[in-house]
Amino acid sequence: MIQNILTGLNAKQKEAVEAIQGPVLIVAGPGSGKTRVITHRIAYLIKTWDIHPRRILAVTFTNKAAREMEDRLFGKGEKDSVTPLLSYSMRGQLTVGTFHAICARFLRIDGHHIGIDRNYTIYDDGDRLSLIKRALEQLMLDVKTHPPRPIQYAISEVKNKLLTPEDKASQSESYFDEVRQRVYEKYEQLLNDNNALDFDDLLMKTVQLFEAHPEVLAKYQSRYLHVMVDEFQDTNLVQYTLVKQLAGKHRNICVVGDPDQSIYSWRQADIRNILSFERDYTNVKTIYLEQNYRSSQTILEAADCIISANISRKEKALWTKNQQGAHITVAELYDEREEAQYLVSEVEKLISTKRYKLTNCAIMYRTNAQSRAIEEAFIRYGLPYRLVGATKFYDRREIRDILAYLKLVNNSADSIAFLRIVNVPPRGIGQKSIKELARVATDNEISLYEATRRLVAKNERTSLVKKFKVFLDIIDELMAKAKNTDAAGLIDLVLMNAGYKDYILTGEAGEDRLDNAMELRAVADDFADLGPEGSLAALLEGVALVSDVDNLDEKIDAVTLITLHKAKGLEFPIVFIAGMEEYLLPHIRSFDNAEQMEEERRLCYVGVTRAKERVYLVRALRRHMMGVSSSNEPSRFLDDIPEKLIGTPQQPKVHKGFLKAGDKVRHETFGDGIIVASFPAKDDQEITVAFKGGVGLKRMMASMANLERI
DNA sequence: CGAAAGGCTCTTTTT
DNA sequence: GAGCCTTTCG
Repeated sequence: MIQNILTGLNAKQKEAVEAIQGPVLIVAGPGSGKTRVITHRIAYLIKTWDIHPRRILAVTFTNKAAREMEDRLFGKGEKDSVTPLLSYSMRGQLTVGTFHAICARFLRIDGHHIGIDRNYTIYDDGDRLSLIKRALEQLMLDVKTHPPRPIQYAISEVKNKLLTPEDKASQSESYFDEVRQRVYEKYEQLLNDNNALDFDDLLMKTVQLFEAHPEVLAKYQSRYLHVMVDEFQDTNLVQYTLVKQLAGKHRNICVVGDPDQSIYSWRQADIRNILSFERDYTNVKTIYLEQNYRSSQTILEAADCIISANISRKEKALWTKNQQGAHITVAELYDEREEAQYLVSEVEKLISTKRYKLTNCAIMYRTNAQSRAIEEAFIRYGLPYRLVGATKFYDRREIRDILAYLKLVNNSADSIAFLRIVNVPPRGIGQKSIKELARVATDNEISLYEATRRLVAKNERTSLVKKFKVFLDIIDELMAKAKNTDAAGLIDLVLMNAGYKDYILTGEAGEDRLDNAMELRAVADDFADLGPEGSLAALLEGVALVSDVDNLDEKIDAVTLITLHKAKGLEFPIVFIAGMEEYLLPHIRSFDNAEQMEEERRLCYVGVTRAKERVYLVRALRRHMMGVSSSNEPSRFLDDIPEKLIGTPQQPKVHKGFLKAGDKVRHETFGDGIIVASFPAKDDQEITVAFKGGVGLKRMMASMANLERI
């Protein structure tokens, strides 16, 4: 059974779905059914206008969003909970994905036109930092005087703004700019030597490919009759250019976005792209989706009060038919520990009403560092949580090691991969040996792998050569077997033949790490039907381009802990925003810049508008940041919410769970005392208090004791 | 050569 | 307070 495509849409949504010709700009407020419009629009093109799915390109912000879109359109093939819009047989024909994933695919196919090998490696953040460090080393520059991180930002900025290195060079002023320039050039050379592209290259090189080879661009232009881009407010210049190129022929381009939710300017995203859009394309049809289906009246009103304080913004009138709903809760706690305990106990309260499940609750915060205190509280109380993206799966050592083996097999020029595993497991190859090998490589202008081959081929019986031969044999065997072994099979070989399994098992938490390795193997196995070469390429590419939210597993009943940035695009019945303080939200780094301050406000707006039913804005008076404790004023954003929308929570004299050793308290009969110990106990706290005046030690439950803090 | 210990700088947000 | 790098010792 297939749904009718236009039923159940409101007038504006219908208009957006039916506007299939020419440039269309959909300004979609939070909760306005944006995803629905996009999927229905695609279904409408395919079903009503008989457009072949192969001729549609849809760009999403995360892989997860891409997957969900496909699920909604074509179903999952199993027993679907929602009726798909189209038949399952069409699945896989549409081009959907993030800019990065789509460009990676283009370059795999057509990169050779601009000298990109089809087996190129994608370097992630860590890899590019290593490469910058190596560039500094080779230029004999000190890492301390030239920290790699800012250099990387600068390079990234250049690439995302489509400046050539020369552009940047011409405007360089200081000594540091000049150094940066030299590092940039060296870095590019190293990338090239390693047959590798960084994240930004994926986009920039695609634009360059299209510029240099109009015939390649023409191929894609003709194919993609319809182009759609989600989260358009967060596109940067490369992305904007790419879209312009691809839609250049048919000009059926539909972009969806909300300027008020633009929160990635630090990644060179530019809200002005929305304005440029109306300028660059003639006869743009602009449609505003203003009816909100997600949040209560109260939440929407509060959100509007927050965002309205931004000066540079287009007025928008969001409205909803939803109920007034509960008041916004604003809570103030002593420090981040108490804040965390408060969050846990509020979640427990909500759960105990049986109206909500843990999955319905999300705790959002500005910085990743804030998650620790919250996690600790959840662990103490034994409440399940899911932390989006702290220790990323693919960042784990064992995963990176195994992937390095696979990367080297796939691309022998990848020296970052080579160096990572040449001595893992230990083969007695240390600094000195590697220095020697590196000399051979630079002298002959060959990769480290090639250098190893030459060294071993000389057949000298030195211990150095013997050690390298052991490693070379392992890699060569993997390379040989890779011709008829798929990615999962290669992982088995790394574990067994390369001795990696024994190696991790002897180390700390060996079993867990082996479990992780097997999880990676399971991921690889998903690509099995692509055959030996295909599965390896697909695994490496997939792994390089996943985001944290992609792996958000909703099946387990647990509270979600997530940064405000990552929360974009998600929704929850209950939203807690922790750390509603000056210097944190808004973040201290935005204080000297009015534009950045407005972005902080939008970030807050994004957080509040994730909520359907209840919002808690929580702050702490004191907070440990980078070791030291400091006190923070309440966030200015709290001042923008009118009193009438805020419900004052009935604060018990001392909230249960708030007491810690060292706190001075007063008891009705025992008098004054000091807490010497406290233990969490289910939803309460068992405390031991030393009272004055000969009363002595008393042990009591915090909720029953009726203590007053003094 | 490798493991362990101490010292250093950072944390805004991420495809 | 943690990760990363360097130094030190076996």
